Amino acid sequence: MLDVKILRNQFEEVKAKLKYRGEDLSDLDKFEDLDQLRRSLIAETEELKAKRNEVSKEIAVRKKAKQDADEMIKEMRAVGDEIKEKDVKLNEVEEELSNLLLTIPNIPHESTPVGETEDDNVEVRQWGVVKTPDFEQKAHWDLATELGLLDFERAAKVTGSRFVFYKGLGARLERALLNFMMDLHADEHGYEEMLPPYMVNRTSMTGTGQLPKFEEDAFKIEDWDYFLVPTAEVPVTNYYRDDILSVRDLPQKFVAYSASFRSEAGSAGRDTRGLIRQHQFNKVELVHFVKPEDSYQVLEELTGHAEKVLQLLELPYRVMSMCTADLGFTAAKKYDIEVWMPSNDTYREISSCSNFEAFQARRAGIRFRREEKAKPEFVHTLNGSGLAIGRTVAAILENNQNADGSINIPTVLQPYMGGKTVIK
RNA sequence: GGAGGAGUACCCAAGUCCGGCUGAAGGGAUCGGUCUUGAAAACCGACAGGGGCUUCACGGCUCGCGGGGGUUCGAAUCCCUCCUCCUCCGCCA
Repeated sequence: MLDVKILRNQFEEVKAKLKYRGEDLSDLDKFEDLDQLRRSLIAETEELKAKRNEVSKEIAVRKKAKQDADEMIKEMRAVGDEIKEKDVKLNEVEEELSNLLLTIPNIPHESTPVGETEDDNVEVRQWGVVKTPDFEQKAHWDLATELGLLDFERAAKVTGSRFVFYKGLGARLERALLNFMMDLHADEHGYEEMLPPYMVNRTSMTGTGQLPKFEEDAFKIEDWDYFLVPTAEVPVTNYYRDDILSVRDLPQKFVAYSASFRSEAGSAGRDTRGLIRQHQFNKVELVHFVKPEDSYQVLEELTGHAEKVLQLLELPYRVMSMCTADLGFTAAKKYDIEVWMPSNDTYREISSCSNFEAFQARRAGIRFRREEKAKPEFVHTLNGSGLAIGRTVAAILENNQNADGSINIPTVLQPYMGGKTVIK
């Protein structure tokens, strides 16, 4: 959510900045009228309420003195009716205004490249060397099926499409990656470990920006106003919803792993094979709560922490700065880390690291005080995948495959794989 | 699932039966001070925070006693509803 005061005072500038996102902003023009109407209704009702409070006190005094107050009561009855009428109107206006505000995307940071399509994303850096073996590269789903690591067919029977069973060393590899990543971030990068609920309520989904605009992307629990988490970002960020933190609590950073559930509405026919686009996948997520002045430096650190995982796994990747058209609803700036995928002959997103500035904090009411008695300010929130585990499995299978179809296990994972060096 | 009980400010807690100087007693914690070489103790003092509207500002107004609604001139107090927590029973990993 944007700061209403900024929207009010710099309406045209904000509008200009949002235009680069390529979204339909026709509703935005309603803001100024609604805002004005809201304020005048507030002024009117509050004036009436002040009068009512005053006269009611007077009535109390008179009653105590056994004096007549019938005239006053009659008058206040009319005032009360008027208040009720205006309050109803005010509530309607406020709801309309808040619905509007909840659907306005974040303002891109000045360092976010301006662009119209994903082709305008800017490569920031590359790491590692893409191997060019002299045998034919297989896709990870073929490799995994041949080695008995993944079973897509039976998952389709048991649940449906876009689900998978991990088996044997495949399941072990997923678990090894999970532990490796958690250990790295907790022990080396100083994150506090967290294991969150896999379901969250509507308020939480709204707090981090998944709702109200993107409800069709989420799995909703029937008969409950609960949603399966699309990412651990939602429960972990909402951990501090409606809290006021002390400045001593900042910065604060959590690493959480969770299964993530996505309906993948609108992506029918894309990445239908393999681990790239599942309805359920595991992900290690990094979440930061920081002071506003620190958030852009922290975005770089956070991205570095995610990159470190790929470096230790020796997987080639590149870091892309997302342009205004590819930013997502909530981010002011976003880096995608893309890992090399031989089956696609290109890089594929494996992590997304974003600075939301105060956008989520304002929706979720996450604030802090600089001093004991200071007025609360909104924190800045950031998060990044560190990493999506299913896609990491896919990347390892494809990048580490040998001519005979066996897979080399990255050195750092071997202790987590019972000392094995190869899957065959 | 069944039967009870409870949600008041940072924490504990009075007030709720019988609506009106209760914008909320009291205690603890915290902060400031006196005393002390320093600290503790004791004593004195401060302590509703937050959202919103308004003001150049000082300030003013308004809403806040779990959330929402209702009754009333007036609600922490009465009514409805939802949420959360606790105890017992049942069921269950």
